[in-house]
Amino acid sequence: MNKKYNITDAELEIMNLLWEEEALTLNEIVKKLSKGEEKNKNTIKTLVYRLIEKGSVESIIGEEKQNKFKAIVSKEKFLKKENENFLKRLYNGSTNKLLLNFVEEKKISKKDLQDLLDLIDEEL
Amino acid sequence: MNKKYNITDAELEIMNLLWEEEALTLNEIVKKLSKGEEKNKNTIKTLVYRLIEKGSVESIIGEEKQNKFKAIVSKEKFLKKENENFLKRLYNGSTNKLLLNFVEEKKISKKDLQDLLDLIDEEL
DNA sequence: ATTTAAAGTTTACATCTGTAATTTATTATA
DNA sequence: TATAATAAATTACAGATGTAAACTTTAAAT
Repeated sequence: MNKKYNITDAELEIMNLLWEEEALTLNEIVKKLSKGEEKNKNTIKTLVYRLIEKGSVESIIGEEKQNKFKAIVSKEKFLKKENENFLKRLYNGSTNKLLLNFVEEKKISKKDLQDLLDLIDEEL
Repeated sequence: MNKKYNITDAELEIMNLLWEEEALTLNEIVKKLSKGEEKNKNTIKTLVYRLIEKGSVESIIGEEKQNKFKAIVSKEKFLKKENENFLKRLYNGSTNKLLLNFVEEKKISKKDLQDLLDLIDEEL
């Protein structure tokens, strides 16, 4: 199994920014991640380069002074894979088992389910 | 953040056995995990010892020749933590976002939701 | 043109994880 | 009892991850 396209927790913070903003410079990324916990600039830069190695981000060498960085895997695709890993790891791949567990843990209420059904109906 | 109580993928295979069977000897664990992919016995033993270090398993030194190993964290507690990590990591902690995404990905159908609602009603 | 500052890139390092070998202790057997 | 077999426990090692320092290139200021 190729670990190349794996995105770790620390890397995910960066991906989340790039999924929102299309393309950012390193400094912009650093600035955005420096809300709260003061991360070292080098740490963030390393993570961006790792994401490039992994094929999840590309750097755009523009005419401007600073390069921009851009996600080249979609959030949708990533989420899909993560969802499946999660289901497989903990619920034997069964969405229904997950749902049931969430209901038992009171993470999902009847109202949540009802609202969701209503929403689906509206969408059609 | 304490990594002590973390359970990795490889370790989880062992925990799943111990959550089912109460207490098992190393050899029993090895035998059960040797269905299919031939794992090295030492590998499995190491994982058990790591789980002990992490405080997730204890060894019971009995009168019998072989020690038994027993889970000392519940599956419920573990699942709860994992669910929360997953929600936080990918859905900003929001169960509703997760549900919506699962519906969009067609992992959950209207029928699944309806069945679940029925099930909840029966339980009451 | 030389120095300095900023941006870009590579290297380092400790811990965690998957994998397994090695060593030590215990028990059974010649 | 000495030896062989088995169980228990420790150590090893490579790759992944979080973290950050070090080095190199480029651009700005003197």
